[in-house]
Amino acid sequence: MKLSTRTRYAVRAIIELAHNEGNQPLQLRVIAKRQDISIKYLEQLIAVLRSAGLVRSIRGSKGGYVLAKEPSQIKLSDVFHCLEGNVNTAECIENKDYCERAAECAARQVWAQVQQAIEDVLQSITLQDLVDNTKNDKNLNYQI
Amino acid sequence: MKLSTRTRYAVRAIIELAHNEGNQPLQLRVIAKRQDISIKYLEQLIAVLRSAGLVRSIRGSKGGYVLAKEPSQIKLSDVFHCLEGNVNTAECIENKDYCERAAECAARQVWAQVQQAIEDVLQSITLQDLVDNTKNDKNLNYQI
DNA sequence: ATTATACACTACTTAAGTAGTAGGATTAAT
DNA sequence: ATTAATCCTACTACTTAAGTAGTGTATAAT
Repeated sequence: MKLSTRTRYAVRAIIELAHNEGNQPLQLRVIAKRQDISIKYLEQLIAVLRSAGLVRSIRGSKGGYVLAKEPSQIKLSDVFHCLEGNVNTAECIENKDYCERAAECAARQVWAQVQQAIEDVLQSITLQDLVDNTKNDKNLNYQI
Repeated sequence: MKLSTRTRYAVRAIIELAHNEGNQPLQLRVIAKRQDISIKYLEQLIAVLRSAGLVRSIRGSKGGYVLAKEPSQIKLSDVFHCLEGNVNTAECIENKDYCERAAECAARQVWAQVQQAIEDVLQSITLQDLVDNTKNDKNLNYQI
């Protein structure tokens, strides 16, 4: 029941972009250093965010990345979905034919509930929320 | 964010035992057949449940397994914990020193919330609940 | 005694997924 | 032209999951 490193890295990266909102594009080099993630790996992850329309790239010198929408319009579930696909605790939740016992399966109902609980949390949080939290908590000393 | 097959199998197995409550011990052979799990693999999983004190074994002919407590006293979180350890979405939740940014990390707060949501669901469901659900839904035609 | 069951341990295999690396092409500011 | 960035594709190493298989020992019902 672990979140993949992919997802965690990507979330940390997009949070950096949220913090940078309104400024010049932020380079991967900077994010990679701050978050201690290899640039090359980050490249791959951010490419996913890009094709999902969550971030926008500016190429060339002084280029980098910015959010494609306002932080308040990006939910964590969006980030999660483009990296891991749907939250899917078990095969039989999406595909009822996966198991012939699906209809009367007590276990399946549990997986569905767990899945929904995760979705609910992720949908309830926007990047703006996270930016606000950090500002309140630490008075902006986040970006050391 | 998938549940492991281990956990799902074990839950399905212990649900079988819950349904069998009050009757003679249920053999692995029977559970394996009903749930389409290899006996050998099931042996390994149920051994974990046994050493966690969730099920009790009766050896010898006509032996098998029964629940060690009443179905209403066994929460799904118990089953989950003995198979996967604590629900732990990210390393930094249990071990704050894992990352020096932990204190001010916005991402970490998210993982913690997700984790709590999962725990809440699993703690809220007992085996008795599942037995009741199935009985109501399908009028006991579960055990084909 | 025979049979059916749990119990214990070890070793092996196979497949899939995760995490990361590498090299080069493209684009834009200077 | 040079530099700093993204972009794209392929490759590799490692780990974990999910079994399978075997060989037995212990226990209890018949």
